[in-house]
Amino acid sequence: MGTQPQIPLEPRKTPVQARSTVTVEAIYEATFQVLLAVGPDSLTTTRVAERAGVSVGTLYQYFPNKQSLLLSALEKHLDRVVSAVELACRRNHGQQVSTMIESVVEAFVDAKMERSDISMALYATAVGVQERALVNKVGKRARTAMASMLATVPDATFADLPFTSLMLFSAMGGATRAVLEAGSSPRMVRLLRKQLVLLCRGFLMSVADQA
Amino acid sequence: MGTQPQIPLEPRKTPVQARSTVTVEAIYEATFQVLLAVGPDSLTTTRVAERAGVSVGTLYQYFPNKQSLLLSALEKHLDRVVSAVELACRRNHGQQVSTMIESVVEAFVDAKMERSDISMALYATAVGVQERALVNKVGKRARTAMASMLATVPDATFADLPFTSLMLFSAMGGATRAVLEAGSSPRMVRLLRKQLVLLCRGFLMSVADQA
DNA sequence: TAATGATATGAAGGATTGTTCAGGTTTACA
DNA sequence: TGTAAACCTGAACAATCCTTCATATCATTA
Repeated sequence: MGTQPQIPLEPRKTPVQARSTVTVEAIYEATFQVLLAVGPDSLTTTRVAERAGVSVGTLYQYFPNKQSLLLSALEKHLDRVVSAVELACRRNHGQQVSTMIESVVEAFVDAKMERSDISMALYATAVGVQERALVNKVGKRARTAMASMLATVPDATFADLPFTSLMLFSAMGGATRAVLEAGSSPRMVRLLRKQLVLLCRGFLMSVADQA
Repeated sequence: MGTQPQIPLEPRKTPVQARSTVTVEAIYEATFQVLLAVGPDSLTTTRVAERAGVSVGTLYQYFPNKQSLLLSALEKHLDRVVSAVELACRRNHGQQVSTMIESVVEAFVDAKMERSDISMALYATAVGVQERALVNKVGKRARTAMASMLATVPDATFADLPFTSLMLFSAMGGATRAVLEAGSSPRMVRLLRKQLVLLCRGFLMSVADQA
C-alpha cells in the first residue's frame, strides 16, 4: 500500500558545456514560474520547456521524468534554506540563547523571503511520498544543527533537545508559511521577525532546566 | 496569470433518501483512503468510486467534477477542526491566559489527532488556488475567534491582536503538522500538547502589555 | 579542417483518466 | 398496485500529457 514504482530520479546527465548549464538553469527558473502561474496540477513538461525557451526533448535530456524535475527544484530550494540555518547555528555555538534565536530566525526568514515566490510555489510540490521524504531529510538536518547549538548554551540545559528543536523549527516554518501565504507584505515580514524571536525565546525559557 | 476556468464546485445534488446519504459518506471515506494510499496525483475518480463500492457515474451525481470532490472533503475536515477551536475560544472568554491556551491547544490537537490519517491525507490537497482560499477562509475564522477571546483577558492587553492570533495559530498548525508527519506516536502527541502550551503561553507573556 | 561528442529539436506514440449518458433498479407514496 | 422520482451502472468518448527517438546543429580538439 502506498508503494510507488521505483523510477530513476537522478538527473540524466550533468552539463558539460556552458550553454547547457544555462539551459538547465533556465529550466529550473521556468519550473518555478510555471508552478506559480498555473499550479502543480497543470504543470506540464511541455509548458516548462516552452517557458524556458527550449524543446521538451532538451528537458528530458537532463531530467529522466517529470517527478525528478520537481524533486530537484524542491531540493535546490530546501538546501539553500537549510544551509543558511546550519551556518547560523554553527556560528552561534556557546552564545546566549537570545543571540542564538535572533541569528537563526534571521537566517531562516531571510532565506525564505529572498525568493518568496519560489517558496510558495514549492509548497504545492511537497506532496508525494518522495517529496515528503526529502522535506523530512532536510528538516532533520536543520533540527540537528539547532540541537547541537542549543547543547552549548551556558547556564542552562534542555531535557529533550530533539523534540525541542522540532518544536522550534516547525513553529518557525508554520508562522513563516502563514505570512508568505498572506502576501508577505514588508510590514508583516517585519512583525514576523520580531515576534518569531519572542516566540522561540519564550519557549526556550519555559523548557530550560536552569543550571 | 494564474486565472483558472470557473467551473462549478457545488455538489450537484443533495441526498434525499437514506441510501444516497450512505453513498455520499462512503465516497468521502473512500476519498480519504485513496488519498492516503496513492497520493493526490494518482487519485482518480474511478479509483475512489471503486473503493466506495459504487460506480463512477454515481460519484458524478453528487460531485460535478474531481476538484469539487477534493474541495468538499477538505472543507469537511477543516470545518470540524475550526469549529472545535471556536467552541473552545467561546467557552474561555474572560479566563486567565493559561486557561485559554490550555483549552485551545487541547481542542486543536484533539481535533487534528482524532482522525490523523485524514489530516495527513488532506495536506496534499491544499495545493490549488481554490483550496488555499478555503484554508485561508477557515483559518481566518479560527484567528478571529482567538482574537476576540484574547481581548477579554483580565490584567493584560495585546497591541496587535490579529497578528498575534496569526502567530499562535500558525505555530500550532506547524508544530502539529510536524508531529503528524513524524508518525504522531503517543509519546510525541503527549509532548506536543505540553510544549505547545508552553510555546503559546510564553509568547503571549512576551507580547502582552501588562495593565 | 575533419571528426567526435555534446546539445537541441518536435512530431508522434501510447497510456491514462475525467466525464457523459442512455438505460437500468430501487424507493416513496397516492 | 401503479407511477414518478430518486438512485445507480459502466462502457465509451474525448482530451491531455508524459516520454521517446530519429535527425539536426553546435562546440571542441587533434
